[in-house]
Amino acid sequence: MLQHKTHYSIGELCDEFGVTARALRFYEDEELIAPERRGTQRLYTDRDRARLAWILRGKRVGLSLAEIKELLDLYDIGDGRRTQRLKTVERCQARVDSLRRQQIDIDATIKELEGFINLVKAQDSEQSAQEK
Amino acid sequence: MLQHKTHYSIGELCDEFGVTARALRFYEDEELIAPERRGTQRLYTDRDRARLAWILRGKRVGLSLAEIKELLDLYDIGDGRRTQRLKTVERCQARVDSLRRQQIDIDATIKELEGFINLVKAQDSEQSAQEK
DNA sequence: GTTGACCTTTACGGAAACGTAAAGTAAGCG
DNA sequence: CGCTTACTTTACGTTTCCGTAAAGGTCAAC
Repeated sequence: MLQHKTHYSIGELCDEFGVTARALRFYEDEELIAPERRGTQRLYTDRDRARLAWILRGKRVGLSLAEIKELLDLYDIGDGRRTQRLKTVERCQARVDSLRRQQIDIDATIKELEGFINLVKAQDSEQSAQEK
Repeated sequence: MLQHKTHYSIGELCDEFGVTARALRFYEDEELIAPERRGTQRLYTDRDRARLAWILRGKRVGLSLAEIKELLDLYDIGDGRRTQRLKTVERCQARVDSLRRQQIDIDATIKELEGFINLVKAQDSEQSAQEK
């Protein structure tokens, strides 16, 4: 059975995700990941790896590290008591709503850019017609 | 005929768009807008107003002011010569592609968050069933 | 004529997200 | 043993996007 590694060094994760070690250590400082240690070296587990993937995607969609941390923390408190869980759902829902609004803005921006692209292209074929 | 204003003070624009005067002056410093002057006061035209709207939406979708400036500048060089226009199209297209990738990331993030929300909700109704 | 609202410039301050240099440790290899 | 490579910590530097005084100009209203 092909079993993938269960532990990664900082360098391995850097290569895999295309980030610097500095960034990983920074995320650790900010408590977004908490790798184990073998002596002084960091040992990242699959869980850390998954969290890192989450972090990076969060960044790509424009979340701040603080926001990402909040969501990751929420993920970890699936247990907690009732009021706690309701708050969790609330916060997540708010984020979803915000992302939805962002989708709309991005849609509009794409459309505007494409409209402009077509305009410039049209102007271009106009001129190449003149140039005959 | 109802004709809307053709000039706005800095305060009016601030109120309308919910930004500070500091921000508008900063955008001007960075050459994203260039309002006229009546003496020392800034007079924003409809064009400035439209550019500001563009800037703010750009920000909401995660573009830096530098990126926004580049796109706004491209808008202004619809003329230029052929190679110039081709470059314009290229740069715009790259932005569109990047925004498309961002859409995908946002989609995934939303789905993940909603999955988690449902999970927590399920866990919640489970417990309220137990509590009977 | 002075008060108040709104505007101006200049300039220092500050959070976010790392970059980057400095200096040291730990392990494997010939 | 010395060398290399990968790792460590500490700490100051950098960029972006403004916030926040400080100090003053302008113009209408009372």
